[in-house]
Formats: sequence, structure tokens, C-alpha cells
Amino acid sequence: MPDSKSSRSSKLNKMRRQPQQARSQERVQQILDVAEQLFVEIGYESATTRAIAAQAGVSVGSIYQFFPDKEAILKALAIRYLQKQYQRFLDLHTPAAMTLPLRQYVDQMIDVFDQFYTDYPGSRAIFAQLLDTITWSKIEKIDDFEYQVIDELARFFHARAPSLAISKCERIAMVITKTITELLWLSLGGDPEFRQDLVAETKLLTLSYLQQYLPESAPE
Amino acid sequence: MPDSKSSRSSKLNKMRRQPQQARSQERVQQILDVAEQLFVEIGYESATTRAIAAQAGVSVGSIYQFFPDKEAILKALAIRYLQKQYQRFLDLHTPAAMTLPLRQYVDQMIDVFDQFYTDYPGSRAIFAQLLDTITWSKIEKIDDFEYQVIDELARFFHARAPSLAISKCERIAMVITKTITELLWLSLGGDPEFRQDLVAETKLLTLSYLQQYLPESAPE
DNA sequence: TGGAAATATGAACACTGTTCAAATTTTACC
DNA sequence: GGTAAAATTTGAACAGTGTTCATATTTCCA
Repeated sequence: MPDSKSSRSSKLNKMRRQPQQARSQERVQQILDVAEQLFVEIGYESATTRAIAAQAGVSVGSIYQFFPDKEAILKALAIRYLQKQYQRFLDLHTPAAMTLPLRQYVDQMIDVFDQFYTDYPGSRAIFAQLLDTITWSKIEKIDDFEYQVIDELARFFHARAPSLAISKCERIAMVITKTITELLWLSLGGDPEFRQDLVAETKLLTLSYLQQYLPESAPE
Repeated sequence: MPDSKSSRSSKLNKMRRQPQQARSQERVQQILDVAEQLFVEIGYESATTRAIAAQAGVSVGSIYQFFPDKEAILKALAIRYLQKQYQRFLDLHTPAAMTLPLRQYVDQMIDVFDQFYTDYPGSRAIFAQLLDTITWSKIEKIDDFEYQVIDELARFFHARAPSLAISKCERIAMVITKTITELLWLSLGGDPEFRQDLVAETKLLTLSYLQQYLPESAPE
């Protein structure tokens, strides 16, 4: 099952060369900012490398000095948002939150993801472009974040119901994560009322399922 | 929010020209068969129109006589599978099945989709290529099938719980459809044990959620 | 200041999907 | 069966892409 033709030589690093001079770092920022704007406005495919270079006031060659290929620019933008999203999720899991009633925990967790899209409206377009464009190999880094969310959730479940095998907790966490991600993503495509409604349904779905495995309250 | 650059002129029809002669229809079949094989083996992007034409024993021009562009070939392949899938779903909704206990209905419905992927293993690769490649506009026909599934489900729910508003039934059906699609898709990525396990979790998730709205048994 | 190392440039390259005038095949009519 | 019109097939040519790399420029440091 050969993946493609591309040689897996040195595209592994996000950046081809670490920018050592201050001016270079500004350049990278400039390229990223222009690329994000163009990707959102006219789409990933229509935003040619020539256009990005021209708009950023650099040459095409300069882009390839920092990014191994065009996809890497989009990936870098997506990772910037994913880090923010993951951090918010982690911040939710304070010792205090671990003892919350299940219903309230589910409420807060889903609100965290929903609020993220409100606070970073640009992330929706970038994620959409990513889903449309990137060939599902080489997402490593991207679903690394998803795996970390699943892992954190699994630990939370195991603390709630120690009799549940950790592997079972991971499976439940995976189901929950995939489902919430999909439904919240769907909610972004409609008007505010639709979105609010779908968030409520997502909470109900999640809670109903988790109640099959977890007690309402945390063990003392 | 301009969608792209493409002119929405006459790409609307699946085929540029309806094949009128018998030989032409064989040609279309030949192109589709070769394209499916190449898409699965080396991927959509690597399968150039030149390669498809050569392998099918026709010229590039002939391809464009029947398909407005390369995407249309992939879409035609996907629609062939989607029709099969949708037909199976419809076949499930006999008058007899409408009175089944909720648990058994959920069981059968999810098995229908799961069984489809077993019976048509090639569909997975084609759907994957479609998700990776097609820009989320112009899928009309594709999620037409999804909408019909949602609609059929909504009618079923309304028959089960007439007090539920039809709009509410549609929303529930949408949530269920999106969730099952996502989880079963995920299940295809693992080994048979993982897949079986995920199908079971999908059933539990679906049933738990539906029980919040629907009675266990159909009304008399 | 001078020259070596780092950085920036954009024409050239390889390859893509797509078109369309010309060649070929089929059809229809006597 | 012969022939001209219509339908169909062809593939070189076109337009546009991402990417490279020899060359020019800038920065750095003795």
C-alpha cells in the first residue's frame, strides 16, 4: 500500500531552516499572516505561492527557505490554533473540576470547545481548508493533539470509575471526542440558533452515553 | 465570499454528453473501472488523467467527452456506492420494522451500515479519496443522500413519538446520522476486533440518546 | 574595511488538468 | 455499396501550478 510518490526525506521538520536572524523571524510571521488571510479569503488552492510571496513582499524562494512545501504553511497555521484549543481543554481539568457532578463536567467541557470557536472565528476557516486539502497521511502532529485530549479524558473516566479497565476508558474517550468534534463542527455551519441547539443536543448525547458507564458523582 | 474561480456554467450535469452508442457506454465503464483501480492503488492526485486514459486505452480527450473534469470521475464512483448504501437503508424501513423495540431497531440500522462496508470494501477507499480531495462545495448530490437518510429517520421518530415536533425529530435524526457515520468510518481504520468493539459502542451511544426522546416500544 | 558565510531572488523546470482544430469513424441515404 | 454529413476520437498545445537552484544580495565578524 504505497502511500504516494513523495520521498520521505526531510519534510519531517516543520521548518526547513530555523530562522536565526531577527529579520527572518519577522519574515516567517509575515508569510504566515498573509497566508492565513489569503487562505480564508480565496481558499487554499487559489492562494498560489506566487500570490502569497507577492503579498508578503518576499520572493517565492524565501517561502521555501522556511517551509518544505505549501502544505506546511497551512499545517503551521492549524497547529497554532490547535495548541490554543488543547490548552483550554487542559485548563479545565483542575483538581476541583474532577469532583464535579457528571452533568456539570460535560457541560463545561463542551462549552470549552464551543467557546473556542467563538473566541477564534478564524480557526474554522483554517480547519476547513486543512480537512479539504491535506491528504490524510502526514497529519501526525495534528491528531497528536486529539490523542492527548482522548488520553486526558480517559484518565478522568478511570478516576471516576476505577473498576473500568483503562483500555475501556480510552475507547469511551475516543468515542466521545470524535462525536463532540463532529457535532460542534457541524454546529458552526448554521445560524446562532442552530448552533446553540446543536450544542445542547451534543451535551445530552454525551451525558446519556457516559451515564451508562460512570456514576453521577465522583467517588469520595 | 466567492467560492472559487470556476464558472458555474455547464458542469452541473454529471456527464458532458450522454453516450448514445453502445461502444461509448463500454468506454465510460472502462474509464470508471480503470479510474477506481488507480484511485485506490496510487491515490486520486497521483492518478493523472493521462495515466487513466492510457490504462483505459483511450485518449485524454475522450475522458473529457463524458466527464466535465477529473473530480466528476471520482464523484461518479462515490455516487454508485452511495446509491447502494441508501437503498439498503431504505429496505430496512418495512412496515414490520417500524414496530420493533427501539433497541432492536438501532441494532439493525447500524448493522446495515456496517455490513455495507463489509460487502463493498472498495467503497472505503473511494469515500476516503472523496473526503480528501473534493472541495466541500459541489457535493450537492453526495449529501443529498445523507439528507434523505436524515429525512427517513425523522419520519420514523415522529411515528414513534407523535408529540415530538417534526423539526425536533429532524434535528435528532441529524445528530444520530452524523454520529453514526463518523464512528463507523472510524471503525474501518482498525483491526476487526476494534471495529466490532466500536460498532457496539456506537449502538450503545445511539440507544442511550434516543431513549431520552423515544419510548422503548412503538405506539399501538 | 574586506571577504566569507548566510540569505534572498525569480527565471527555469517538471508536471498538472484542460481544450480544440484536425483526423477518424460511424451513420444515413440513394 | 458508395458517399457525404454527422458524430466521435485524438493528442499536441495551452495555461497554470508547486518547486528548485544558480546567481545576486545582504549580513556578519576579524
